[in-house]
Amino acid sequence: MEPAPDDRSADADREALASLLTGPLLPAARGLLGCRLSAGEVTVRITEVEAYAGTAGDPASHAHRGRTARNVVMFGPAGHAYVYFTYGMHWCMNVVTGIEGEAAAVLLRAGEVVEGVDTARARRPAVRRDVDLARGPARLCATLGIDRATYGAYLLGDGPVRLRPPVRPVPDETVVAGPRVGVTGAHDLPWRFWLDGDPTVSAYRRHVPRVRR
DNA sequence: CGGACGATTTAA
DNA sequence: TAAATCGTCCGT
Repeated sequence: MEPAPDDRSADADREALASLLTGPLLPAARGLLGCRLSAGEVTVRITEVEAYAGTAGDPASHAHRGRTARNVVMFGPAGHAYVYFTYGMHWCMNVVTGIEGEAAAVLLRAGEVVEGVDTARARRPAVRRDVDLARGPARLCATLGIDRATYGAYLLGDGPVRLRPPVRPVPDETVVAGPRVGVTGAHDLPWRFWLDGDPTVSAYRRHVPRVRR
């Protein structure tokens, strides 16, 4: 029996994403631009990402020094969420990519809220402009309500956090690449990808070691 | 077991 | 420009 149109397109979406995410890292990162990430009532269209090469000689990767309790999900199959806590207050989310054991992942750095703006604004009352709701990796997670509960979640099924392909393809001429934000090393690698001129893309900041006194 | 620090955000 | 704030990881 023929599957209903909605089921068939959901299958096609999952197939397309699975194929993208299990492939090479940089195309996977590029391909996540324009994808929609939904959690509850809020949906974000991804506008900025960064690639991290896991154990493959990338000093900025959380998996660079090998498997730990924190990064273990990175070593598993693609399509799961690697969520981490940083600066004592913020959550950030990656999509695991590549093959098992490789520990490659793509950090979701920014997005445009395309559904559930009311819920998003309720979560981030201090925000003035809608473009700032998910403008930054921790802001994106706050807007979507993502925290440790999303750690390890499978994103290509019909779970509470879902990833779907772009509504319309993202043309190559609208994509820009540059150095990653805030990382200590590997400043030469243009592994950050964003939509040129999009107002929801975060500001570039060089990593500054913090001085304690 | 101590301590340095981070793929950040916000306010001043 | 600096404070907020704590889990993680490494060195002792």
